[in-house]
Amino acid sequence: MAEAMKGLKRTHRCAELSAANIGETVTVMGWVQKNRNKGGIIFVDLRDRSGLLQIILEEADCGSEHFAKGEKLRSEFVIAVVGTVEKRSGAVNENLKTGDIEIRAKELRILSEAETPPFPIEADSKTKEELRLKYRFLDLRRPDLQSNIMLRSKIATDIRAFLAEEGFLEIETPILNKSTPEGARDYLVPSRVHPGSFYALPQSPQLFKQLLMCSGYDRYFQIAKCFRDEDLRADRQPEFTQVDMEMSFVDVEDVIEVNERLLQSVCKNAIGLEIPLPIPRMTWIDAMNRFGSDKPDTRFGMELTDVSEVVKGCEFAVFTGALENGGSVRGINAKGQAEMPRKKIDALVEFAKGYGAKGLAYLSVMPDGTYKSSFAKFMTEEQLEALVEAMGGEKGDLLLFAADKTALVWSVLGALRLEVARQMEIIDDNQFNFLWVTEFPLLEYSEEEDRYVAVHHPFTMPMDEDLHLLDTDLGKVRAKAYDIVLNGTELGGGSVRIFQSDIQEKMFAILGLKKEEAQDRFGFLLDAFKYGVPPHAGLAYGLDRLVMLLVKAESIREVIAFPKVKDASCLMSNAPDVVDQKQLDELQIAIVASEESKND
RNA sequence: GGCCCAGUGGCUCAGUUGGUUAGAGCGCCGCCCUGUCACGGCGGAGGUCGUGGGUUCGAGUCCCAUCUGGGUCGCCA
Repeated sequence: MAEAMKGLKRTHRCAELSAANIGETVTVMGWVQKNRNKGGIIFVDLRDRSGLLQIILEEADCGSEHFAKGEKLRSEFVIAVVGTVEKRSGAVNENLKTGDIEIRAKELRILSEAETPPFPIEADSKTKEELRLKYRFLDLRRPDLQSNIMLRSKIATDIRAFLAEEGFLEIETPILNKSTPEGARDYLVPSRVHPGSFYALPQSPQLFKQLLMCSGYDRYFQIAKCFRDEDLRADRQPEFTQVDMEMSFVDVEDVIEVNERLLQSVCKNAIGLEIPLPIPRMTWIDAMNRFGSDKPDTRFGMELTDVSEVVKGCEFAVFTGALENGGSVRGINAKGQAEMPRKKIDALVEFAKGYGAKGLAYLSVMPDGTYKSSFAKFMTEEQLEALVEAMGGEKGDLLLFAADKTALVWSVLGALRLEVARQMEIIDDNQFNFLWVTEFPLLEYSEEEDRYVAVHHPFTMPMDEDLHLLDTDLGKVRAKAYDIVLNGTELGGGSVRIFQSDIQEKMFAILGLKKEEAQDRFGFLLDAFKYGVPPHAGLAYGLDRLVMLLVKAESIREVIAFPKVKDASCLMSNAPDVVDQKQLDELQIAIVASEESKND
């Protein structure tokens, strides 16, 4: 039978007590981690979010009634204990923060009994994620998850404090918006009052924060929930949290400057990490050429080398074919991996194919100086020598090459570089390498849409020196856009925004957006720009990713209290779910089976 | 939508070339125990081997399909 708390008030969390409290009478409440009944003496490990505390029950101290309750205690019972803090007369438990003290119970109340949980409530869970997520409320009791969630709260608090100090205003923007044509799929919300019309949940507060600049708020931030109806990944959830900000009367440098100090301050407070400023920068084109990625992991080398010139005259059709089609041949050097077994090399070839490569050429510089290669027979000795030299190949190295359209070569080698480094175990996970990637392309050509699409978004300002290219060479226009990268993960990104209507109109035209359409979708923003708009720029971080990386979690789910699984459903609540016909009728929505599901 | 990995008592796993009654550790239940803290001792319960087909004298094991979870490519302005 559950007892009432009546008359009791918790005085401390478990691990807030220490030897300094010896002699005090305290009241602690929490969950039973473990009950060790020795017969005439009972030890109870009591747990709350602060940690563990040992309770000792002896009939002489608490009387037969309370002692009898102590004998009934099972894991996860919720109890209240009144007792005195004592120095342990037994051995000190070095593994416990409170290992030198214990509470000698005078009174014990069982506030709630508990069934045996379906998996152990302990750190370093080995339990399948499926089960953990179904019982997320239990999973969240585990100390490592609690520590992640608490650190996340601390980081959010620190961000607010820092930005407030810097003169930023926290302003909320609507969750119910209208759908935007470009970008990710929207989550739609039907309107009851406007049958057939839909709100869209925000993919980001982009337009609203720009409006706030038009309205003179100068410096805005928000810890904003954002929604994207796209497939999930280890670092991607359909709803996620952005630290979103925007500033007026600034250019790239100003945004970077304040954000470097923000990151420095947050990381220092969160995990004691010192980030030396300034944070290194790299242009997008350098990042692609050197690392094959716009979010390079700079904790190790193995950079890409363009060997197009070196292999130009050779007989290897894969190389020359790629060059003739306007592509390139590039390679990476896996130091000391020359004797990688054929099986593992084949696995790397398969890995590369997963990224669209047709194959992977390799050349081992054997310890005796001879070459073992998949393409040696197509090259002269001199050509091979020149290639190895260009790659910085030494005895014992394994050289891996991809030849194709350059964008594909980048992506294949960028991924391969990471994979090989993981296999070689050369990535130091105690290192935190922040990096700004700047000068992103403004546009990229979409085969699927048969037009140019915005790399960032349609409000991104081209670089001043590239403005003239808007009329001549769209693929070459660079943007005032920047990403902040940590250890190969994109933490956030932003840009300077277009605030001149002529450039904005040109941009819409380039994106194939008719004037009426642009007016219909973004009219309120364009209107706002007519009435006096300050130059402005901003940035948004993925808060989930930042916390994930700082706690070295493998997945974003480890820092989100109630995450969703791969198909965007929630294993605990079973969302999404069907709704009553009555609700559908009210919204004038009918569910029509697709041809596909009819055929089932 | 494609590819890859996993699914065996409550949890984590083992299970040989297909061959008796599918095992272990932890947990759970009962009894005992006054200094335990990975407590200990004695005893006990608990399994449609994800699901459905198929091959076979015989399937946890082989084949096909399917479900669930994870990773990833596409996708993510």
